[in-house]
Amino acid sequence: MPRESLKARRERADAIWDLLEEEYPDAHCALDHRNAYELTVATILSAQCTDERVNMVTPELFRRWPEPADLAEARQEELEEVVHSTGFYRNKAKNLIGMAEAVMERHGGEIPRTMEELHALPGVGRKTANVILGNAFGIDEGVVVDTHVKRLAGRMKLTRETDPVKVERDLMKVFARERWTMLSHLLIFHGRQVCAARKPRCEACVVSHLCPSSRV
DNA sequence: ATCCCGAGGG
DNA sequence: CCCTCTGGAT
Repeated sequence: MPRESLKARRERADAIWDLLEEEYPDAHCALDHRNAYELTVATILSAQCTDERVNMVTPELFRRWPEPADLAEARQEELEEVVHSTGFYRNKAKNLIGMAEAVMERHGGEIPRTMEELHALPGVGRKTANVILGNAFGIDEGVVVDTHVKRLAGRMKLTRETDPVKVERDLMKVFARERWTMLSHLLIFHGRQVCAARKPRCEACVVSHLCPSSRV
């Protein structure tokens, strides 16, 4: 099977973009948040957990620890109880406190706005940093590659890679920068509603004719 | 048994 | 590259 050229892949990506944007005009970040601090907390909690579950625990978390200064002083055991249902609760509680401490010590209590500074915070990897930059600060620094984006990019053959960093590189090659943040939202919405992990509904998919994995 | 807006450590 | 951390939904 001949490898699709970059030009052909970009054109197919553009067509996919147009149809998904039309299908999900109000695709957005589904993690409830009012500011960069809240989004940072919510995104750290979102690892291997549904956003719906995260949104169940964050209201109490934000009520008890409204700002980085409060979270930096939190007792880990109390925080563990609040975030317990999101899974990985010991790591997440420890990282949240460590993140808040670092934000206080290194950034005067403000969530930083660069990939390098964000990535240096405990519990903040490239994916989480991209979420914060794109959704709290409006900076298209990269593409958020979560489990949905990875699965859909693979099925649509927009990449042959499985490592999230390499998947992101490939997506950055075929989509224009100003689309990077919204691209993740579109793929995540589509992944939830149509291109599900276990039972993809190809018959209901608006881009099935552009998808090499489609069975219809 | 598999999946969910992963990160850190070896 | 691999492994571990974890609960809840389906």
